[in-house]
Amino acid sequence: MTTQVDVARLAGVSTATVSRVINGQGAVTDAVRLRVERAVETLEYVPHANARALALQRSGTLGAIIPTLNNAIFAEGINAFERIAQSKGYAMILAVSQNDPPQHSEQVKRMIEQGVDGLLLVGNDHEPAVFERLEKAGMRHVCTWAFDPQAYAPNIGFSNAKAMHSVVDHLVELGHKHIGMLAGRSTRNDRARERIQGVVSRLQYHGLALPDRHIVEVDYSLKQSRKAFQELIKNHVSAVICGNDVIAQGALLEALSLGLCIPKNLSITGFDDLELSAQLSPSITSVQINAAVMAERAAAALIEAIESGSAVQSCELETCLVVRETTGSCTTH
Amino acid sequence: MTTQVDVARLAGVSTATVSRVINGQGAVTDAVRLRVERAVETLEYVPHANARALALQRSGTLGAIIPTLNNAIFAEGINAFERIAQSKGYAMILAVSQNDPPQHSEQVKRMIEQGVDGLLLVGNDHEPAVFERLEKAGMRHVCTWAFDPQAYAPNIGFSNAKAMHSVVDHLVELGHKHIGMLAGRSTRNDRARERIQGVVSRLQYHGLALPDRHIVEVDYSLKQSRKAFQELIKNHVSAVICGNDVIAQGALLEALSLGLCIPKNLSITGFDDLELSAQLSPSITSVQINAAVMAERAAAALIEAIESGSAVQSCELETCLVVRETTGSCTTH
DNA sequence: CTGAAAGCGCTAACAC
DNA sequence: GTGTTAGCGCTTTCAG
Repeated sequence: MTTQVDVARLAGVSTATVSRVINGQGAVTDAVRLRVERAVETLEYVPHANARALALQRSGTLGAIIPTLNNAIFAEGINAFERIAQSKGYAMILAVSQNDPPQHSEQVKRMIEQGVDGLLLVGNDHEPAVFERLEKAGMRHVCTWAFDPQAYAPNIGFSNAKAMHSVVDHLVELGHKHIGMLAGRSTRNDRARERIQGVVSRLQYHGLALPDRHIVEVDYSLKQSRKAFQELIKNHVSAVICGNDVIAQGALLEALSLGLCIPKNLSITGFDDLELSAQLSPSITSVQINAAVMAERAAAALIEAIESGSAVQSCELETCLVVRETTGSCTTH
Repeated sequence: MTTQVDVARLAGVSTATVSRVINGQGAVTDAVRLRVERAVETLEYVPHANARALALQRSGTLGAIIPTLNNAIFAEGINAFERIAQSKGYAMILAVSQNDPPQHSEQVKRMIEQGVDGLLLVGNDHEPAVFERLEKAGMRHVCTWAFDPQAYAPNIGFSNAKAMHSVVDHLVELGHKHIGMLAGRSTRNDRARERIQGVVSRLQYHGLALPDRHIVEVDYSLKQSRKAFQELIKNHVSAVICGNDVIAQGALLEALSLGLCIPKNLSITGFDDLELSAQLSPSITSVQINAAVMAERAAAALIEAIESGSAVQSCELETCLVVRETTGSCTTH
């Protein structure tokens, strides 16, 4: 392995000078700079980030812990997060928690070990140990995919409940009174819980109820969703609010294969606004969340905080209901 | 920040002993071990991975560079890769190249800087500089999503061409003679190129031709795919082979909205076998590649090579054509 | 403007 | 068994 001292030797300077040239810090004669640069070229010298991190007390890396990548919307977010990190000179360390709190907590510890300069988390619902560790290590972090002014940690995201309010308002306006929900699994998932809560409270606001048997929780899977849909519609609802687009897609496919006419017989809504939802026929009414923008903001905010030595700024993002063909006026009495 | 010396002081031992306890190396009296463990608890000591990497000359990280995460099949692969890495005690550094060779090459350099112990790449088609750098740094790596016995680097993946042979054979057996292809963009993408080549050569083998105007390249997008499909079918083909499942889904949706009866009027095939392909109606005939298994193997092979000090073993994986409802006998003349 | 030297936190010989 | 010590490769005062 070739190190700074090799470069220094070849260029006939000290390692301090090599360091100055490489980092563009401190004045160096043009002649010297050139000699060093040439030596770097010749030796194909590659600096050692770990050693650098040790000396600098900053690693130049950003961490991200997400529930899974097998969910297009998280993948999209991480893709954007990495892009910004990359462009600002940070490498990204990614961990997948599978929605498992102990594992998540362990991963936070590992991120601290790795010395990431900032950390992206999903949701606000984490073990206290997580925030204690982060606090103790003085590690900047941001919780995404949620926005709660009361949240313990900085939030860059949207209110899942509020987003559902717009869905409920839309359906109520169309005359729907008997509504069902195919929710995402809510255990250890505050986003899913908030979405359910948002639906319940907004229906209440409109004087309507969402009985427990009208709420069915389902995995992130087309197949599971289709099955759950069959169960749910036994309750004769006129509209089904889905916790995410994959569930909505499953519901729609099953409805069509059952011979239902959408939206005449039944309205369906999704959440995330995946590309497919706009392309299916009928196209699915869904809540657009703009995961890429959210993740970009999170990366930028983290980096801004790191480099300016300040705290991470929270930021509420707006969601937007995209009305398409799966929602229509209620036709059942 | 609390370090080993703090722990050592509190436990009344040397840092060497602390190190031994933490790493489970070298014999230590039970009493001492206990004292150290208690001190670690009390101080909430977190070891410093960068310092460890520097001393050990191993970072305990694995790197992965992929074209994008906005493609379910890569996301699935990375998800699996991270899972194995995690379970064997490695952190994952992920970079997204956007299929941009200069950026890719730069990212390889950064991975070397970070000192990852092993690196996953996608495809065999990389700038020579990439392999030179890897070689020079003595960094273990593996190219996935492809298998070529002649490949310069170790391969863990499948032959994209061979996979397409099975598709062609299937269609030819059904009597199709006029075939078209909606291929993925082939610039800087050897997998897409190989798939095209696989179709062309296998048709030739059957005495059939795939004229250039029957090959349309298209982005990874439902919308783009629908548009391209409209163009392609002006050529009156009886079957359309798609370079991936998203393209196939777009083609199918467009075909249906054009009033075509699938597979009576037209056969369509995909590649990747995403969950949706099995759920659409008609369900899509597709090539199953098992990205998760491939990525797991890659992670395991990398780690095995790192820890045993040996070279990475190549491994060819089989693909499997899943025949579903979008392919049927050719009915045109 | 440049070099010498100390030290970031950890591990691995080598003594004891 | 356990402590001492010498680095791992880099940056950064501090002299000159």
